[in-house]
Amino acid sequence: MIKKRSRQKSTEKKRLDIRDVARHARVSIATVSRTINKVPTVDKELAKRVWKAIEELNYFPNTQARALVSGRSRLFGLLISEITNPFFPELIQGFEDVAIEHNYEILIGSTNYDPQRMEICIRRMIERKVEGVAVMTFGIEEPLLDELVSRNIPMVFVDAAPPSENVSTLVVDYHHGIREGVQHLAALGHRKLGFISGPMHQRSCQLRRSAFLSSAEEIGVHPPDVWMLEGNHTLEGGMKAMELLLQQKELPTAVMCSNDMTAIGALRVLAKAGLRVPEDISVIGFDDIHLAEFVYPPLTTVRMSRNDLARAAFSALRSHIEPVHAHTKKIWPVPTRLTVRQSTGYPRKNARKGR
Amino acid sequence: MIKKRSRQKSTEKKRLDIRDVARHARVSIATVSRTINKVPTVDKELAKRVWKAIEELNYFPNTQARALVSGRSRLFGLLISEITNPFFPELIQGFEDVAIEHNYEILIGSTNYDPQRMEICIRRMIERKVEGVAVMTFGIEEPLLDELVSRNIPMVFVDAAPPSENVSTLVVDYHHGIREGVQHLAALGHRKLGFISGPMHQRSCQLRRSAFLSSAEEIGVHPPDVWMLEGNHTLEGGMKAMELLLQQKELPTAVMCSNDMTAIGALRVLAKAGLRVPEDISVIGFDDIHLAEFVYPPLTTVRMSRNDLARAAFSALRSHIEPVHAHTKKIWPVPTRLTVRQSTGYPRKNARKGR
DNA sequence: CCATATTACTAAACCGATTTATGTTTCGTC
DNA sequence: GACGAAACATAAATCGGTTTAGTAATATGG
Repeated sequence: MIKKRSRQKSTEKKRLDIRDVARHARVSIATVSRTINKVPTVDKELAKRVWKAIEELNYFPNTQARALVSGRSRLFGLLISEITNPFFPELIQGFEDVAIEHNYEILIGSTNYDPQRMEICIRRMIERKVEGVAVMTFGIEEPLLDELVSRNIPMVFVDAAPPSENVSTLVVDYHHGIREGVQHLAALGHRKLGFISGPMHQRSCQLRRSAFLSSAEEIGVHPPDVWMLEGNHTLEGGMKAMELLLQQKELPTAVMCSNDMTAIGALRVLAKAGLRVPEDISVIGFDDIHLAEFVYPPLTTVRMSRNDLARAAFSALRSHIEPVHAHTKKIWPVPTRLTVRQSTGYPRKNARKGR
Repeated sequence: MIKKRSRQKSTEKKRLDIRDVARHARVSIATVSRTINKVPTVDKELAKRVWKAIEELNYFPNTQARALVSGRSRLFGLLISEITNPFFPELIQGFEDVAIEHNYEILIGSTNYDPQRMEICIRRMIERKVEGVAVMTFGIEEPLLDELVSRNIPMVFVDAAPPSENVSTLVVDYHHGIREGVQHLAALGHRKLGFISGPMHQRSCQLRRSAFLSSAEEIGVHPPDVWMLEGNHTLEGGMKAMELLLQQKELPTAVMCSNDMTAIGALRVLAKAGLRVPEDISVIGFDDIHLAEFVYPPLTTVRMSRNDLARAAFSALRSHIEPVHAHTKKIWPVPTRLTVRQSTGYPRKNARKGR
């Protein structure tokens, strides 16, 4: 004669339960569960009754209970380096869109380039039992990610990934877009090209730089070292690099930048220095962030769609978990394409003030 | 003679368990649990042994199991209107920082001003059993949020909130900062002031606008209606509004904007029109987003710290859940303060070209 | 008409923790 | 040496679901 379920101290109202629904629909909880999960063997009439009960009670299933028993959290981790960099919110947006489509939830971790913070983010994700992690930091940070690898948690990286069973790589086709940019400049008549790279310890930046160099070579141009600058993919970095470039005796007639923030910083410095874009110097960016369209002059840039990137990352992760849907590719290509706006134009005949 | 626990099909490796830790430390699972949760009655030596076992096995407790039994998900929802608006990432950053400090996780929902999307976000949050939701959309959207209210889920709003037991409000002191801005302009000699507001259906925008008007009145200035424009808090909106303003016969000598993106849009249009800032016209923004420092000229703006906002929101939510720590205030003040940069200066004597 | 297959349920085990009730061991104390 | 307290073990209930095994009802077939 023992009361089985005697929780609720009578004062506190119990939260809505699956068995409340079952009771209300006069079926077993198993039937409710099957109905919710669309198991086909449930009688249509009954199912209708169950759905009606769910509706009437305004019942939402408890995800944690579900996750616990099914072993599937329907959670993905998204590691980014800096949420205040406009590139990443656009990426997050894309990721969120796909996630919603597939009933997933996202845990965002912003590392701020801090290894310690990165470690905290990874720990959070493991504790929440994410089913996969998209590492969009454009770096590998191997030792920190070991915890994930050793737990066999699927991962996606951009450009470069540690070799492991369930790790995929998004391979951005830098060469295509950057080549388009260089050809565009060449077509306008530019032969004197400069480049402001990102932080060279990142593989992605090396790739962009060498894509630029090989494309230049293709048109018979060999940019001197003094026109090959290193930025850090921030506005400030772009400004510093351009200031440095302006100290040169001779200037290039066009400058390509490793990302848009760099290009925008460069534009800023050029404006301040009284140089007109594109009349005095042409500028090309990379990424095509939203802002690129609204700077002055609107930036010609190589588009790498954040949406493409996000969707590819998501698909890659999902393919490790539900291999049914997609052949588990380890390499996911991401295209790039030139977007011509108004920061590029014909070069001036005489390169520079004075000489 | 029934085998109790016989999961694991021998092939698949079992995930690390609390009882693995218990076994390894030669204690009961209850002790492991108590150790992890820092219950004081655990012997120091034993606790050390348990921690060592946890360390050695590299054990991370399963959050969903914990959440399920404890009834606490340690999850907060963060509803924002548009993640690609630079204001929000900075807010998220602040929120993430506090969340990490307190062992909370964030579920971000970007509504994109779409009621349907908003509904989806709310549903996601309820299903994940968030303990509270910060609604930072600067709007109330009452009917959609009913689902949360009726479940007694704590919420925070900015500026205006539906009346309910566990709903708090962040009250931004628009008046202080905006008054500082107006006084700053007055001190420079400006008497002809314009204002570009945000979307007027938002309470926050009404508040900013009326703060401007009352501050203007305070210095004896009454801006005519044609200088009171409505934007929509985006770059595009700022551009449109400024274009409209430029069609006026007479121009104000200074324009205040309801947020920085609007101001930046306005700057863009002014530059294109050949008007110099601040020589021909002064511009003040609101928010002090990171970008404000890097536009040309660097924007004088009223700072509303995203960090303050985020921390206040977090504290407000937490105070509903753990009323021990803080007296449950329903009103949380958020200060504002003028940041003077270079987009403001002395007015010109003769207001305009031609006449 | 009875055996077997199929269908649509229900009952119960289980996920991995917390927490409580009960039992045991080890001390310190008188 | 007996007693009570403290600290731990053991076992079981619980959270809210999923899933498997079992069962009752109906259909099919010989």
